Amino acid sequence: MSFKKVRNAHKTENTEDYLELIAELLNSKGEARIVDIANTLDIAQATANKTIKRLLKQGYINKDPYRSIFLTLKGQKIASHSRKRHNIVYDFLLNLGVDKKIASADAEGIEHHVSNITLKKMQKFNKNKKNR
Amino acid sequence: MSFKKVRNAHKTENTEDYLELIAELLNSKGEARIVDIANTLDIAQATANKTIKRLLKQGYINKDPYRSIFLTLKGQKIASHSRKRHNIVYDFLLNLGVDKKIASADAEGIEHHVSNITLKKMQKFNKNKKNR
DNA sequence: TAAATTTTATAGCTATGGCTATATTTTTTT
DNA sequence: AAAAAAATATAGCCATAGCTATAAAATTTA
Repeated sequence: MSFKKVRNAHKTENTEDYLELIAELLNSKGEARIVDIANTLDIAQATANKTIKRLLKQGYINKDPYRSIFLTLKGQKIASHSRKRHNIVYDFLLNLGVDKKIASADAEGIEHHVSNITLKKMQKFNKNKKNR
Repeated sequence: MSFKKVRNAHKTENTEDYLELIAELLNSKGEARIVDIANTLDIAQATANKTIKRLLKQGYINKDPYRSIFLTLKGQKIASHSRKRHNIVYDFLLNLGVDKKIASADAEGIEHHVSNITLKKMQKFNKNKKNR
């Protein structure tokens, strides 16, 4: 049933957003801190803290108390996977004619709900646009 | 912030799915029952029951104990609005080349995360395809 | 009509993700 | 080094959406 898939996507959605963001922060700033996460996601630090605890428990990240966050291999895999999906969707929306700001916002929501098949079609569309 | 929008979309997502489904059931079967909802969404009846209670409290539906479900005006508006969005996304995916089954499943997840602007672009794309 | 079946409702549990308020630790500034 | 500021952690609250098990009402069948 398709509704079940959507619900499943939801469960992993927050995880993916966090891991993607952590990877980005590690990349740009050299370290990922809870404050940055809370600020970027526009949530209270206590909320970020709680989710980070969950991610730790579930083996996506490594972290010592009061210290910054690292991705485990498991976490890295998901982060890079998510990132790729995100970029495809984002480019696709741009190619559709949506402006950057909206494309960015919409991609955020859509990326978690696109099947691999649809993603492939999006890639194809992106390629076609390029070769014109 | 865009993440906030996505979170907001999530909150209304389940509501929209329920109302859309109730409208569909009313349309096809003449009445909407909790069993049907539970079966369609592939969840336990107790879960459907609980959500129905919430929808009642929030004024989206009318219902007497042990009786079937009706949409209030407020509920009808959301149902038809959701339905329209769903159809646009579904058609769009078909036009992209995705097959029906996948399109249906993906539309389910995507419809709640597409801005009006992107939706317009999808409609435009659908129209272009038609006129070829 | 009485019994069996189906449908609804309720209780009580879990996990998630929000929040505020309040420690506690770390870092920065004076 | 002491004080101030910033970051992190914890406690305790709320709402949502899942579940199973059980009770109660409605409907169907015998």
